[in-house]
Amino acid sequence: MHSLAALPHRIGIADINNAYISMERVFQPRLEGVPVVVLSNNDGVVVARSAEAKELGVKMGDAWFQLKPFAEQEGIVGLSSNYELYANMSARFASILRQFAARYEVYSIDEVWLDLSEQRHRDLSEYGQTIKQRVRQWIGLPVCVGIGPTKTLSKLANHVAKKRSAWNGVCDLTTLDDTALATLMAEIEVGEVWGVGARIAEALQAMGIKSVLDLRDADPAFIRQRFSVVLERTVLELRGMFCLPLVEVEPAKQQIQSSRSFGQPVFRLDELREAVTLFLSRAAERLRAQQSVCSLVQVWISTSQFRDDEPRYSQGITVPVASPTADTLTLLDAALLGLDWIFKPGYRYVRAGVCLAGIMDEAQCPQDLFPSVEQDHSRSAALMRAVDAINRQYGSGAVGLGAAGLAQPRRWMMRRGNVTPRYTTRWEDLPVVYAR
DNA sequence: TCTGGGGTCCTAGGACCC
DNA sequence: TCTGGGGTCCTAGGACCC
Repeated sequence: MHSLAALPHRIGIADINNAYISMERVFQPRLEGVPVVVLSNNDGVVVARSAEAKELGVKMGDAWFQLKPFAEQEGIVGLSSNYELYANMSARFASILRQFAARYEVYSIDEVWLDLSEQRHRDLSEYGQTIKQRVRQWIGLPVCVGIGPTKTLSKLANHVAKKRSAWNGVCDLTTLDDTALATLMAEIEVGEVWGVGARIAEALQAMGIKSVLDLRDADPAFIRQRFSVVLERTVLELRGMFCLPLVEVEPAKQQIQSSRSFGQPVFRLDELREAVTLFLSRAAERLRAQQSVCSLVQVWISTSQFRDDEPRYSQGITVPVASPTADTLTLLDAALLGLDWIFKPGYRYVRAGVCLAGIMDEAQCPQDLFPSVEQDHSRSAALMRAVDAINRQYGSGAVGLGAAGLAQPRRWMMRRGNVTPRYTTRWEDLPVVYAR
């Protein structure tokens, strides 16, 4: 094993600490130092925790209705999720990060990868500090930076930067000699490695591979045979072999889902039709945003999986459309046809969803030789473009299908008991500062 | 009463084609 | 009397990620 410093690549990853919590705190400084959690849709479960909440023992996925008494007792603030705010803050974060490298990959709502290989002769720890400080200064978000010769090692470095304060939020693993690196890897559990989930961690531990070091030094051929080629690549990446390049252009989605659990259980077909109409409208909008069309519409409905005292029913169906399209009304016909087919009365439905599949680029989609009037692509495309433009300008949901029944609140709509304003994307929610 | 949502990749097996 | 082999596509299931 030769030193990491000699390897050619330098991959950096910047990751926002407790992303959703930190984004809320930018606009509500009173939440600094306070235990805060952000909840999933319907205020169902905890999806983000502040450090103070973690210290109080709150876990990811804890159900809010169970946690609530404890939260009130301990002063834990529970916020409904505000994805419009998070998405906008995420875009600002990414736009700062891309100033630091010519090649980058926006990996998730709170992570950006940078290719720092060309800058490997400079002091990358210092460079990482500059990144950290600029994000903090410009948009008020705390980040940690991890650097290594591969994606997997940079993620490990990021983990170290987060957990060990001695690194001051930035960890470059290539600054360590082999002994120090091995010592560090021996101290970290194998389950912390990017690509090793709960199942595989358990299986690895059962065969004596307990630390990151154990996995790095495992036989790749054995790992491939016993697990998969995916985990073999993880082993190689831990050794410094560059296997996973940055994905610079975002590839078009191969499937687009839209689903929700309902605010209240739903029994009637017409209510399910309203929900499916809204879900499909959203999915079709995303389909058009990536200039794609699709040929398959999947729709599914489900009762609660947590109730043992009621009959369960969960069914989905895939409906093909006559020719690939991104037209909401055509896709909706397919979705509602499928829904009518799978609906059975007498059940207490708590979830529904649609998924668009068979996705292809609209430019390479075969055109009908004799399109019927209803399927006239140019006419429907013009209408859809207009709808999308209005929703972009005036906010999502400004124009929708009447069938989605948005006039009054509906049982299936999600509950959001404590949602903060959309400070950065709605004029009416603009924060007000009182100056004297 | 109340338990998230949206993705990816890999593999295995079957259908089908030449 | 003979019944291969290689390839693609599709689907379902299982693992992972954030």
